[in-house]
Amino acid sequence: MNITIYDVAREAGVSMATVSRVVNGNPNVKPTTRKRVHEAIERLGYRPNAVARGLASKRTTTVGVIIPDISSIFFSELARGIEDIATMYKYNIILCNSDQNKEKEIHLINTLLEKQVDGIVFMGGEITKEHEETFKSSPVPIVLSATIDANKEFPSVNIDYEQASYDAVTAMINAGHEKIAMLSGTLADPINGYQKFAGYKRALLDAGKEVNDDYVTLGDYTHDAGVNAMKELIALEDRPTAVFASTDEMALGLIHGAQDAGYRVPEDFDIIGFDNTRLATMVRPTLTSVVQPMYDIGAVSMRLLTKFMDNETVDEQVVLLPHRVEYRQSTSFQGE
Amino acid sequence: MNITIYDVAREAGVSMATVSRVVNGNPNVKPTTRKRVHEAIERLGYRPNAVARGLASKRTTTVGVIIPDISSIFFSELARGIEDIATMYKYNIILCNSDQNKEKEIHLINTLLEKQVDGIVFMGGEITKEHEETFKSSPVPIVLSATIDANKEFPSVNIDYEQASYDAVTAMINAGHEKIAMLSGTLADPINGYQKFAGYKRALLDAGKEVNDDYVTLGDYTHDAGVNAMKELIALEDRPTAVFASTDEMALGLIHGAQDAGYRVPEDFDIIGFDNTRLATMVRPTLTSVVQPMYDIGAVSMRLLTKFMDNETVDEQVVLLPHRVEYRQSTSFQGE
DNA sequence: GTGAAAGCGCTAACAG
DNA sequence: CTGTTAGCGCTTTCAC
Repeated sequence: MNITIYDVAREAGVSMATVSRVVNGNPNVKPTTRKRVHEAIERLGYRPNAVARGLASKRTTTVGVIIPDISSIFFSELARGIEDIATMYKYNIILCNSDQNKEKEIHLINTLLEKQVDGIVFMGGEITKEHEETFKSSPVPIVLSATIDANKEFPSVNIDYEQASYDAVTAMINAGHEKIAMLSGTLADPINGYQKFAGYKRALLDAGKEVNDDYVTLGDYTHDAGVNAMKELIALEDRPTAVFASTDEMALGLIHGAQDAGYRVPEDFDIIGFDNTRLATMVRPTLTSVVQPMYDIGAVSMRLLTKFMDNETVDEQVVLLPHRVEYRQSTSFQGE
Repeated sequence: MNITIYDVAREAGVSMATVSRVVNGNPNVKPTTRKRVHEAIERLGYRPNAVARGLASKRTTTVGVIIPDISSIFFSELARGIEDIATMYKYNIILCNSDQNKEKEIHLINTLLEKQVDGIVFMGGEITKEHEETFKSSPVPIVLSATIDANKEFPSVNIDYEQASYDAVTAMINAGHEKIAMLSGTLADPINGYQKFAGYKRALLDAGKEVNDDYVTLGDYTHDAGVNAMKELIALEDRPTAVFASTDEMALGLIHGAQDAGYRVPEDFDIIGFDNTRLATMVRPTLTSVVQPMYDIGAVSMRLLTKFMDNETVDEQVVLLPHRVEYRQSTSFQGE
């Protein structure tokens, strides 16, 4: 049997209410009794039971985090941002991998709700109608992180992916490139596919160019996908001179695919990646990349969630963080 | 107010005990009543409260995971292994970053214990006396993952780091290298420092060579540490011809440091890394690395923990998983 | 096969 | 400033 608040009360010669007050830092306790209670706690080695507390207070100081894959270099950085801010606000995190599987995602939300989390940070891919219904039926706040629903009904934290892609591709155009390819994720992915591709397209159209289907390849975000995409691009009679990838890992693949075939970056191909993960400086040539502040997105998401949980007023629940292009050696040009 | 088990009982015309039995899959319920209860649950949209359940049953089906840094490519892979097996056994995970800070680690264990986790997976660096005391005072089982205490008193899952280093360095020796350097973590780190260095040393001594202090450099596991270490090594009058790094990221740094100075790998330097993270194939030349099955270490750790939590008998509580060297392009030799 | 009732350990009014 | 008293929602004997 464990030591309970009742044991401490008896040991200190006070009521359990007083012990509870002391433990919770309630100021309405005479310093002498506070001291007596603290001593009793010390003597008995009392450790408050958070589960009982959660049941009585209806707050668990625990939040749920649904993440596609914690082993991804991208998401793990986000998770770190979330966790740091959670710790700062005294919350713990229940972490769940979803593999972006819809059924799993919805199931996980329900599990987290059963565990009475005080809020949820959701990272995922496509937000379907079913997701939206689940979100709406949640008794606790949910914040989307590096994820956004089509109608922007739910709180979310992102950068403007479309604009960021537009900026990167426009920089390529300004540097004189006529034949710009893109290695994108599937268009069903609202961010890494749809939005980033949309920015690529708009940049080309704004510059009076048209989208050449041969120059648009799809990948699954792995290094190998980049290597293979570059092979295909090189095989084209009319090769592109610049390639924009929707993730850094694929961009590294592009660089290595080019090098493996005897080409050089940036002399033969200018390459720009996306996310500015730590990988960008761990390759030669170092990778020019669109900076997405992953840690910050996680941190801001969590901060936003705390506001909802504490019923603070939030002025803007759809937040867009700034982005920019970090120029390194994989592009022969270094700015607009 | 939420729907409780009591509401369901009333709706179904049974007692709460019966509802509880149905929810928990207890077979002692007549199929017809079971059906009636299920319908009531459906109709009311009842969602069991895991906190109340935890308080009453003294099991939370939640385990704590203490990890140095979830954004590390190495630990995030481990975490994924842990989470997958946890999910398989219906546990959820509370994830906490410790930054390998002793006070934080001990504080986190206590927090997790307050939250009444059913067990803990601990990843960290040095296991001090204070750690050991905390572990011993825990009412729930604790498994060390990719971490080990000096006396092997506690359950743990690892590979034999010393032997693995020995194997890698011996392969270099067998390939004819006379001057082999090592980029190690601080020796206070029992694994990435102490054990790996010990293997390096033993390999040299066994081959009748002595350890040249100039050839032993320390790094903080970052890519930059590798780049800098290589600079120093190159500056030596009597340059080494092979370098063994205790982590892949540092090994990439070594490669790039050499390339940045106009040298070539493996022509000028044979390089071997450690961990065989995904980075190993994301560099040119691709990196020869000691394979440490990170995902498996996580998975096995969690599986071991479930055994303790379920009071299964475990035959060997200090498990060592197999290791090997994966040869790639950063070494001019391809095996023993 | 089912129900009644006693907690699990704590918080939160409400008194005083 | 401190104590009393209900619960929080569920599991778990123990009867029947």
